[in-house]
Amino acid sequence: MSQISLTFPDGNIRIYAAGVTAAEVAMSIAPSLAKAAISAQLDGAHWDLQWPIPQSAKISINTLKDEAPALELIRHDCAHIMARAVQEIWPDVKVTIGPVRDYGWFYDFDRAEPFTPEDLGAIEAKMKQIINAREPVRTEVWDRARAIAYYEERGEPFKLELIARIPEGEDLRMYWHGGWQDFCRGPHLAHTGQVPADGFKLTHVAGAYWLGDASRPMLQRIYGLAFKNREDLKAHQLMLEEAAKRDHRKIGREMELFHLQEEAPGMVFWHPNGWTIYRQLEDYMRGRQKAAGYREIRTPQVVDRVLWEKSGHWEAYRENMFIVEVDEDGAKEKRINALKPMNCPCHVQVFNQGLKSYRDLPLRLAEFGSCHRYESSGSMHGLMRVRGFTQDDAHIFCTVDQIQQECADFIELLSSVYKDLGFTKFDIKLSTRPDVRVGSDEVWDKAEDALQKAIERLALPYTINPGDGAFYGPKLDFKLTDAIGREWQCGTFQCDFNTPVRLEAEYVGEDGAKHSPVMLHRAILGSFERFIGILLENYAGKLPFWLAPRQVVVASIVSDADDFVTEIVTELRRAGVRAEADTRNEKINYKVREHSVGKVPVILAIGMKEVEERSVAVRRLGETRVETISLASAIATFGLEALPPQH
RNA sequence: GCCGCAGUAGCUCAGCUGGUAGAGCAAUUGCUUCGUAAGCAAUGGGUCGGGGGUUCGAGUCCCUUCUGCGGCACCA
Repeated sequence: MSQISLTFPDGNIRIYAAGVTAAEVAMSIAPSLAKAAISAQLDGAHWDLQWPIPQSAKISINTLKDEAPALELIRHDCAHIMARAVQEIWPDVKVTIGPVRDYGWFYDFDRAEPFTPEDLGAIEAKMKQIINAREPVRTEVWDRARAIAYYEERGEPFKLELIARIPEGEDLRMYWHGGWQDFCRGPHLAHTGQVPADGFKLTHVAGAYWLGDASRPMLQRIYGLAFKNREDLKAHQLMLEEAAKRDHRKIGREMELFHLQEEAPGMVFWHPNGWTIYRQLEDYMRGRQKAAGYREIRTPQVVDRVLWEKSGHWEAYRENMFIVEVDEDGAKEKRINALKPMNCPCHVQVFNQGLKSYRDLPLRLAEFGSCHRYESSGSMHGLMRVRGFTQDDAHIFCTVDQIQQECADFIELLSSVYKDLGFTKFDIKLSTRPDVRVGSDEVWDKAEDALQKAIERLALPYTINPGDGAFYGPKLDFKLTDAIGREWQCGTFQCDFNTPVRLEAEYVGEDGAKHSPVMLHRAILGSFERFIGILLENYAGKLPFWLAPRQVVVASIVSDADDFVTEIVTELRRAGVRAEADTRNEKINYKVREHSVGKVPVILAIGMKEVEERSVAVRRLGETRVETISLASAIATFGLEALPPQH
């Protein structure tokens, strides 16, 4: 029998017989290590304790103290234990797959009856039994025929389909504990007792298509959370509660920003406070884009189908469009229009008016374009996914040679805007040519190269998504990270070689001949609706002063101060501050609480002392400290703070 | 669109096995003028998402529809 040498993390080298298992290796070092072991790292690969080690390698033994492998195994074993628990309770339920995901796992089942919350409790109890039994997890390699026979006998069609998808000749690894088994590539824990019985929690049930395919059966997916111990689980559950408190739908109600109602699903009714935020954001963007050389336009929302047929939307995007039929005077047939789902075709119409020269390029046309898309009912979500929205859209008409500069300028604008809005971290994704595409390879080469060079010149990190570009050109997507680490794709920069040709956009080149320009679709915020949702969640409603709908509330402590309160509000408004008076017959405690809950950044409390001194007591949101300053300096301070970021 | 769950006063929610709706907050009114996160009291307010059915009788059961929520699919 041949020998192998295993190198340990401390540099030690030991000799073993080939085929030794990691469990045996651990035992050879110390029985206590063998007992604590959960898996091994073999040349960096996650290795099951029971798998034979074929050749010399670097090895380290993992225990539950090794965070990453421990969590992966705990979650993966939870999936198996849950599947077993379910089948022990309901033997007719068919099992499918159960992968690890962030913070936990899920497992998809096929069962006629829906799982109820009470069922989840029963499953959890059964899982705890299995865990407490500390049953050893065993594994062996089966050949395909044996595995197929096994699952045919058990009547598990989904498992059989999974087996059929595994390439011929590959062995199947079976895992089992107790009388229950599943085929799985592993690795797994050594025994079920290594899963912390109080470190997991089943959270919810949801439908999910088999293999993610909407034409396949809908299965029931049970989600669970799993951590090393109860404390970590509790901490995570607390974090989820905190995240729920930031839900923009909840904040929107509390701050009286907007509402949605069933007569207009997916369309926002903006209230005064919410519309103030919207307008601030729009005015800010207008200023930034104007300074960056964009020219603002406005195009129709209802457009005849003829244009959509020309642009290709009628064929490719019709099911997502709101159609408007009109009885025209004297016409035999109804005229069919569509609410625009995108602005690009209309922007080309503006470009097409009058003869354009190469001297006009790059031409940057911007529109806060109101669009409507018929989003499927299940996909709508607060402000984040709506049917009526406004994009901070612009189209840059330019030559292929101008792409790089335009791209670099755009990224600089975008990163500056994100920074102003409180987002300092964002990722860039470059999507390159798909198999099915329009345009010559030469043009694609140039465009992809231009995008890549633009990012690299700015020394920004990025990842490439090969083949993920649109059929009409390569693109960049920008994903920002919010205060609690969630990522949102907002910005985009897309090259389009197709639309200008389809819609006959042309310019006269230096050579006197007509050429098609390249069209660059770009957005920074994406949609105002969604971006405001992101802002609200990022700031948990505590917007920076310049965006806050109500910036200052001036609250009287006694009614004899009311006149001075009115005077202060008037002066603040004159200085451009969104100020309101609160002279209600309530205690200052009550007013402070209400406006704090309402996320007003500054409360000015006015009592007789302030009246006499002509001063104000300033209390900022989130602080309990109160600072008394003169009225004049308050006007100056808040007038300045109310301005949007200056450039 | 699909699976599941939900839809009761402005908001949050209670209402068991069917017998004509309840709380807290908010609102209104009165009292209180009280220094930085909810002062006291009284009063008004819903026919239980819409439609249909079962029943002597339905918020409570059934069907249907809409909307919302959690996912999945979708997001050229």
